Amino acid sequence: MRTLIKHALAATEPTESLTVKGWVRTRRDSKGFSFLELNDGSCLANLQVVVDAGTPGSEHLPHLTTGASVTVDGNLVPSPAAGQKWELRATRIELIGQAEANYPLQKKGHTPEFLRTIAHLRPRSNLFGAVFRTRSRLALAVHQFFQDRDFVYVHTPIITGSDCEGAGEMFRVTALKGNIDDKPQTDFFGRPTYLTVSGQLEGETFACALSNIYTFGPTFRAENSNTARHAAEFWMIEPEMAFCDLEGDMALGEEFIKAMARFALEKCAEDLGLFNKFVDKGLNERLKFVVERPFVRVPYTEAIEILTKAGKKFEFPVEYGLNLQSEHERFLTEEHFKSPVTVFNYPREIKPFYMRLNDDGKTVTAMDVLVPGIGEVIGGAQREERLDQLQENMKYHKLKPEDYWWYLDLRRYGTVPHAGFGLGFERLLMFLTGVQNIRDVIPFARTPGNAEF
RNA sequence: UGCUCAGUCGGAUAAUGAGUAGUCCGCCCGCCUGUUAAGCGGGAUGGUGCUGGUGCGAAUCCAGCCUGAGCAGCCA
Repeated sequence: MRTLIKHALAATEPTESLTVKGWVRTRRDSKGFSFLELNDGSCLANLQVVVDAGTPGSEHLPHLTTGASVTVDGNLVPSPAAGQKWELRATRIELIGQAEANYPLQKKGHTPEFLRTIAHLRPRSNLFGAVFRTRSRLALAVHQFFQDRDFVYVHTPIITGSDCEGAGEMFRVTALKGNIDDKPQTDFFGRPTYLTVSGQLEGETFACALSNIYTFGPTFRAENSNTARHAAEFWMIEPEMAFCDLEGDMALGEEFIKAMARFALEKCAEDLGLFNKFVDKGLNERLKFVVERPFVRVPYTEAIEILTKAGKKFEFPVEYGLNLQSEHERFLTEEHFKSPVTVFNYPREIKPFYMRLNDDGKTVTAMDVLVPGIGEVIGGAQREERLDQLQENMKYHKLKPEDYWWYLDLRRYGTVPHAGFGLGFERLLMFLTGVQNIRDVIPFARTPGNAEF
């Protein structure tokens, strides 16, 4: 029976006859015995194995180089030396798979850029092991957060027939050979289809039946974006709440970010320690700050005023009716408020058709949550629930209402005020781990020109 | 997609005004009474992203390409 290293290291008393399996991180030889640092990915820490000369299997010790896989039977005993509480005195070791001498992972640190080129091996590094353990736990935290609040998990389709928001390049899905645009009506679905860029519109239909729902799944954008925070394939979380206004939407978004930060601090402490030490020395402090302090809320017009009066030279102009640029968002969250900021009520001309028009006739109920270091992590809105107004919005944005007949039906049959938001899971992970590049928080990044693994 | 920068052994890096491409880690051998990315001594292998150009001679200069990074747009 195999024992995971995390369980062995958490022992409260010495244990006879354990079996562990893992990969050698390093070997240190002394006269008459050797130390092996063994890691099986179950936790950040390695298990120190002591192998005396003459231990069955020790004749293979010379081949137990960094990267080799082994089985070790032994007794878990208190370590007589500083550095670790427990160590395993081997009674038998077995070499499972040797690592060739050119094993690219060395004991010393590597750059994330190099590790990206060996995406199949990088989970064996301390950093990426920690990142992907954290990713797994946070995925659970996302479900817990919503399930605790009676949200229903909805699997919205990955293949979709509508380029719903009318924005964003989409990946075409087809079974046709040759020119796929010739006769889309002969294609598999009888119409042009794409990989989804958002489950929101479908999510709204379920919110207008089950009240509170969320989606959590892969999302695709064919944008030729080359930045540290864009990927062509990423995981998005989209809650949608019936009988909810912008106020409730902002409250949920803020509560969500706080809950995720709290969860990371409590449940990912060991891995967070690595991030705090080697990736971002201010991480723990920032996460605690986010948990403890209320988010600042500021209307778009006020944000514009703050930026105008800041007396700071921006590369891009600050003017009502223009989008906030990354530099503006960063100024607000990192310099002016020094805390997460929720900006709301944006001019209608820079936001999509489905957002609810405010009484001023100029702004819509949009909200963006900005966090230090990342910028926009949440984008959401109260939806336009009035049929006439929604049709008017579509005209304003030059969309054809007939393409959205089922979406409009929601406003015909028992319409309700409702609201929701979209949150990029990878951006959340960047915020929680301090990792600066989205390609380093997703197992196999899909970016322009990159689908090797 | 635009602007900027960068590509040197398996990894991290050095090099002159163009003149034998050096070092550390790793690997191999030996030593070391318990090590902590162990330490000490010795050794071998191995590299200038690609294509072309200028030169007696190119890692170095020039052109194009490829790849990566940073910033920006699009956004989550």
